[in-house]
Amino acid sequence: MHASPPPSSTVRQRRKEARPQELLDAALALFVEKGFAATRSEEVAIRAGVSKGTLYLYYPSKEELLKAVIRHNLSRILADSVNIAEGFEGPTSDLLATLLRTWWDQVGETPAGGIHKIIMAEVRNFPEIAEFYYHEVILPARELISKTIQRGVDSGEFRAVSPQEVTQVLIAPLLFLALHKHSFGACPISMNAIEPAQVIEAQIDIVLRGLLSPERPPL
Amino acid sequence: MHASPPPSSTVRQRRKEARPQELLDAALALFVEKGFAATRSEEVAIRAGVSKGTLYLYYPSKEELLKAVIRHNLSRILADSVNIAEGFEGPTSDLLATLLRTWWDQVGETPAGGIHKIIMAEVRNFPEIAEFYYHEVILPARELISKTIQRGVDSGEFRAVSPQEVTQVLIAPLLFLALHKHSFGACPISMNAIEPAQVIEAQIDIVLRGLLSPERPPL
Amino acid sequence: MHASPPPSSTVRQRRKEARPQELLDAALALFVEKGFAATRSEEVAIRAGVSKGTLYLYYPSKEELLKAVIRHNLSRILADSVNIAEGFEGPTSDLLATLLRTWWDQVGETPAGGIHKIIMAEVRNFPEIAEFYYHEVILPARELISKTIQRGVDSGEFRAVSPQEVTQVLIAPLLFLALHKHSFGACPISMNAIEPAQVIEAQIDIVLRGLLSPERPPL
Amino acid sequence: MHASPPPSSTVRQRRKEARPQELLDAALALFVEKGFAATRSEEVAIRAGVSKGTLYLYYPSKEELLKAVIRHNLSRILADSVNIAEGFEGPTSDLLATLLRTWWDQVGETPAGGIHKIIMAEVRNFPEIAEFYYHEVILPARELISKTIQRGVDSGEFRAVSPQEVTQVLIAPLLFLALHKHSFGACPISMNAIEPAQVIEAQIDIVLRGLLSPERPPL
DNA sequence: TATGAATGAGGATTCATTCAT
DNA sequence: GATGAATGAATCCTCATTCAT
Repeated sequence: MHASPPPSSTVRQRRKEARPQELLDAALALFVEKGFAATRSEEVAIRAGVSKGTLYLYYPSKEELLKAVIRHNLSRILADSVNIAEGFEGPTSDLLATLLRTWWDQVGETPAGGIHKIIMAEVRNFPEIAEFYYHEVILPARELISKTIQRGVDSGEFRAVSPQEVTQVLIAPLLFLALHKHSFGACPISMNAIEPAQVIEAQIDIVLRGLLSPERPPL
Repeated sequence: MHASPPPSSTVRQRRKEARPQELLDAALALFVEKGFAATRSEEVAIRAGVSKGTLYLYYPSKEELLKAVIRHNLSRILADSVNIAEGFEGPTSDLLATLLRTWWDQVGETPAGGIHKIIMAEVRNFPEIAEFYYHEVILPARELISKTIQRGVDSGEFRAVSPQEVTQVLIAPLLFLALHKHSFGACPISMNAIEPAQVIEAQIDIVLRGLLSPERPPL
Repeated sequence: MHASPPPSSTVRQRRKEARPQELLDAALALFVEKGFAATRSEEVAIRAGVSKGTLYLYYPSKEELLKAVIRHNLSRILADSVNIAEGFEGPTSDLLATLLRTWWDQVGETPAGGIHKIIMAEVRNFPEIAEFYYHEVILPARELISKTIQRGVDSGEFRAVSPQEVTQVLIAPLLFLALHKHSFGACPISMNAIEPAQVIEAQIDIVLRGLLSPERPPL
Repeated sequence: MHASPPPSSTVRQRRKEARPQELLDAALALFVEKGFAATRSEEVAIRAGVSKGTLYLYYPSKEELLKAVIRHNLSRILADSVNIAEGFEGPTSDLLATLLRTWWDQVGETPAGGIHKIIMAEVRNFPEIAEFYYHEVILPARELISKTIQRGVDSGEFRAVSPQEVTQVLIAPLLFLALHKHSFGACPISMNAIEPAQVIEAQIDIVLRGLLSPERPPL
């Protein structure tokens, strides 16, 4: 009612700048948890600590919000992987093992890991997503892994396998773990959960072993 | 198989008996394609060739329809696998290879393969589904594979790996292929698609090789 | 499957002839219990022991069924009353008392007593009902009671009251009892129910006493 | 009545505060006119000058709206009556006459008089309503009248009648008038309508006369 | 006649989006 | 910018009515 002190723009300012991030995080969490169609936009707003109206100040529709969530989280997905690969020296098996472990730590374990669930569920409803996910993520990721495998083959460390298919064999269990974590893994009824770290180690152990050239001594 | 008694059933009758199956098939297809929440019940009806009202003659709500779809498709999912495993004689690697190939042919390639996409997307909204899917499908499937791996370990054919984790490594790529087939795989924008059969063969080749005891001669 | 004996038309016949009555009874009971709009026509059919389709063989719509129910039960409503009044000799108070008691026994206590609840609830939705109820029931009933009161006034037994208003005073509690019986009276939670017989006797006692000429000795 | 503080509330605000009342009034009118089941929720909204959606902002379902209507109108129903009775000095017949006339003016003549029609029509569908209406209205009302009659009996003004039954005889015509007003009374086809005021006076005249002790001089 | 499967208009309710404050 | 009251299109589901058998 009486004049309030000039709003110490800092707090408000800081919040304002953080808004998009907060909204994106809230949306990610809810879309992963309940699915895009089943998440109400007000829920997103509430979770981000703002009102319904404010959400629409930043994103013009729920659909645009979805795309922003995906676009925003896509960048994190490959994150360090490329860097790691570039400078790496040493056996290719070590590189692959590092890549897998890193991905799980940097992505699988973080909320961004849920993005795959959203995409898997919604690509068919939003074909444009397919396009940029394919170019921004699938292709670079496959290329990274394929090249790495090729490197192993070239150096004689691996058998002469087909990099394309092996790439799938290598990636699938990780993505699957991420999907599981956000579906069954998040269900209240604990069901002797998968222990991701152990599965990843088993995966590394077995697949890399399966790739090695027979004339080489086992790891 | 042999001549059945002259169908006393009228056309109307026959339709009535076929309805649940028709509705279930339509629902499966749409739920897989668009997701549960994003599918309108009328769409299901139309796709099954009936009217909105008829759908509700057979299933009291969209939610019950979803459960029926899952329940109905559950049976197919393990189907032959258990039989195959029981009578099998020969190297465990052959058995595992057969199981994987059979699963893909019997489930992955059929509409039932889409069930996994639905479940992954909806378990968190329908905890009861999580429960019975876990008990009816996940657990039996894991057990089947785990036991088979153990058999290989016991016979000395495989290294002394931990069956639980290896089971994941073995199953994940197949389920992932099924998920892919119904998400990216179904997108119009062809993106040098994964060739499931080849991935499966690569998976068999690499993982089984990675399981073999070192002292044994390679396959 | 084998030829059945020629349908002993009697049973079927009897049922067929009883149908309209059975349907009307079922409808009356349900309309009274749940209201017209809230009663499904299939419920009526089931309660009458026939199928939905059969109901429509007898009444072309739910609305017509309602009107038939009302029309059918209207006739019973005055029933014997007129006869009683015509031949009656003796004090007017006795005649009025008899009329009230008879109405309650013949109508109030029977399912037809519920008709008032239906009519009260539905006249405004079906104005035509108002018309024939007014002519078939209200008017004759009022006339019967009014004339009887007038008779008492004429004979010097009653004070010089206005028959119109006293008619209301006389009738209202009976109709109200009937309404109560089918609303609160039918609720599971027994709430120290009104005892109709006693209320009627109190009504007779008090109102007739209130009507008597002061110079006459009390009853 | 005197100047209220300058309303800091905006138009929007004021509307918001008025909404529940407006909705309740609209609902009361329509439920009384057409019945609960036959009233569409959109009609209520339109009558209150808002859209369908707005109704649901204030009441979560049509059923809850009904309950709110009843609950809200309950308070008015006994209103002054108890106060009148408490302070009253003078003959019991005067008190009873005042109570009846007041009830008609305060309730019977107002929209709240329609509540009885709704309840009569719907109690069997909403047993909870029966319960709280019974405890909040019926019981207190009966008690008030019964005690008053007892007072007359105790003072020797009335004969030794049973208060319970006489209460019914006293109340029924008033409630019946209220019911009539909202059913037949509201029908376009004028049918030499009941004149409530006159019926009430006749009722007072006759019933009170019927209650008086014979040894007392008539009114 | 009698049945009950099928229909689809109608009604309750939800929720993305707008907009006055 | 921020809010949250208001809107109404969209969707689930019901049920009066029809009609092939």
